Amino acid sequence: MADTLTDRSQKILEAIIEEYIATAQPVGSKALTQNLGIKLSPASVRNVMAELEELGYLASPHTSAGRIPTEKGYRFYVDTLIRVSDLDRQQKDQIEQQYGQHGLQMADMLREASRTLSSFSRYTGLVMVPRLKVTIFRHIEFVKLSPRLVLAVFVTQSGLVQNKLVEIDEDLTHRELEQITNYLNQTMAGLSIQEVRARVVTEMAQEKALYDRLLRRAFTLSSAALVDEITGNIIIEGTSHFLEQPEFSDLKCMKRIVQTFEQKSILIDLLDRGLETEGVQVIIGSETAYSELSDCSLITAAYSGKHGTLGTLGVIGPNRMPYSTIIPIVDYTASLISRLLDTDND
Amino acid sequence: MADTLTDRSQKILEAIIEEYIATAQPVGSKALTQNLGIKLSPASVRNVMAELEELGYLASPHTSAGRIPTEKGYRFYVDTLIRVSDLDRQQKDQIEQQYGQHGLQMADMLREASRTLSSFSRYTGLVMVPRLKVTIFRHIEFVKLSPRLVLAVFVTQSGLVQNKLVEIDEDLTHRELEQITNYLNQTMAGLSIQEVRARVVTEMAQEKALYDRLLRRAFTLSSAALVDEITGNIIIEGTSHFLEQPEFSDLKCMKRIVQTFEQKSILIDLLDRGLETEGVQVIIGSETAYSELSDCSLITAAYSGKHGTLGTLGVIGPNRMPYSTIIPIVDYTASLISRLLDTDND
DNA sequence: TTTTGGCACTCAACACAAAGGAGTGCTAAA
DNA sequence: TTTAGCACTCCTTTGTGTTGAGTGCCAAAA
Repeated sequence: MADTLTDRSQKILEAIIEEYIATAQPVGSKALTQNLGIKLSPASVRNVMAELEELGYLASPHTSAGRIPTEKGYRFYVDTLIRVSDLDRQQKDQIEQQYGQHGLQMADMLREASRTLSSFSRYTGLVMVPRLKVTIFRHIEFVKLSPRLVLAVFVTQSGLVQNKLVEIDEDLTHRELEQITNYLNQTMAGLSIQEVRARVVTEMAQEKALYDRLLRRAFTLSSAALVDEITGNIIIEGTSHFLEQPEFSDLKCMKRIVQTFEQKSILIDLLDRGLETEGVQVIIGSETAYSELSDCSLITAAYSGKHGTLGTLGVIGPNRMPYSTIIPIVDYTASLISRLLDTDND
Repeated sequence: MADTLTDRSQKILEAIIEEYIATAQPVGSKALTQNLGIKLSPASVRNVMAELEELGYLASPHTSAGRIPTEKGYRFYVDTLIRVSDLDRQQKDQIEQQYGQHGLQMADMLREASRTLSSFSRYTGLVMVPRLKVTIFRHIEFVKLSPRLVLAVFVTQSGLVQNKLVEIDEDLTHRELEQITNYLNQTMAGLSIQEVRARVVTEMAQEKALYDRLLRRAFTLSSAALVDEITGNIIIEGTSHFLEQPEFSDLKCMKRIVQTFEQKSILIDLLDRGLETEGVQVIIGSETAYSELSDCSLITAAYSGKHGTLGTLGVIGPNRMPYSTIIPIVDYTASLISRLLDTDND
């Protein structure tokens, strides 16, 4: 197939997409030749546009309107046409400042990241909270609240704190709890949670555990404390920016999207996809594989701590997003968070 | 003034308000006499309607439309006309079931409360997380994460867990931390956080503290751990229900409201108002004193633990809300939460 | 062979007018 | 005091041009 576009076609496609991103209006041949840098007659441009439509990069809402990009058009744009420049020093500083006043608590930092993503991109910010299983064990503490109730506090290497109330069927003294705490902290330090879980399972099966009441308790408690949230969690900020988008002025459609956000699970799935990927990932429209989001695009990037990838963050908006300005924002935020997680909490 | 409405006027006002709540359409005299239980001629009804408009209970969008309630109308309805019945057993059970599977962790419970309020009312659910200062001290624990970094974990009587990372400028051994922990838990148990803070301040001023290094540290740490969140916190669920309301089909107006939600501070202020009040409180339109919410109403109720009021929860929607069905939902949820907080975590 | 000017055509968007109808206020009769 | 009747208002709907941006195609120019 003739999917190898000529230089000229590419230039025109790029101009159309960028103009459409800026104005949200179908782009006509005249506008291209007059205001944008196309030095051809409208008629020639029309020929190219017809060709691009044929090939599936453009579509026309109706005969007498201009052209708008298709998903394939956006995809080609993002993959080959786009020119992404780094943020300049000033912008980076501005973003970085957002984290200045905040404490060291990881949860706050992630929330701030989502806010910052949203306010700098003017779309909706998404930050996935690290799954327990990818985090590194740092410390566990059991606090006895009542004879049958223990609060397990669990801190990961990257500074994430999780609490869990554990009901126990056998009273434990403070002394015993302390012993359990010490034992676990010594044996498990530096392991990933997955490893900790595995360790607990194998040790439980061993004879030693069968006869040592305290050890048995220790394992029961820790496995209860470390049950993974099945769902994962996500921080969404700036949903209201969706209401600014002319493409979502239809309330029905708008409502479906907001509901999808509230439900979270779909967004979690989409962010999960970015976990294995290096650098910034762009998911456009139906590539999400969710009909609810067929008019939305995501720009995501993974962030990591000392010991590898922790989660992903990004921005969601309409297909018609200024990719070239948002990609560096997402990119920089991810690396910033990674850096903060690296240097924090030593 | 003639603000003492006759029985007949009240009946008609009630019918108009309830019809308008149901249909979101201005109510005309004919509809009242035909379908609703008014046994008068349209002309008579019109006389009464004109009178009610004169008095400020009704308004007409334009001459040839029916009447819609004013804020004053809604206020009168809520104060004197409304018939609120209790939820029946089945509905109560349905609501209660939502909390069944969930653990005992307070934060989860409050989130579930917000969800339940939203889904049962079909509007937006609001739950205010208890302010630290109104909670009762139960337990504090300091976990040393690194030479200069201590994690303070703080549990309130009602089961709320709060973490805070505290940077210290002087290394403390585990032993010392334990002593501090023990000292604080013994001295402060059962006091409210306000009292704890006061205690810390006075003791710090006393001579004893000046010379006892550990004591001094204990107070520094605990006051660092217990600094109040200035803002308070709030759990909002079901914003998307707002998109269903015909009165907010204007995107501009819609966006202002959603932004107000995201910002949270205004909603926190509104929920705060319900703290001192017994039972269900209704705030209608401009009674909120915020122009952003001049078309919104809140139905709130306070919930409490063993030791008094903890916070408030409720529902926010358009002025045109089915108050009579939502009031019992909010009421029951508040009492349910109070009950759960009472029995939990002993 | 490629580019361009010219021209007929399409179709959403806008404006305007007319018809329809729901609802009101007022008056006079029951 | 209530109600039937009637003129009046004004939103809503429907229909009809009109406009204009933009297209596709063809033939002439480069």
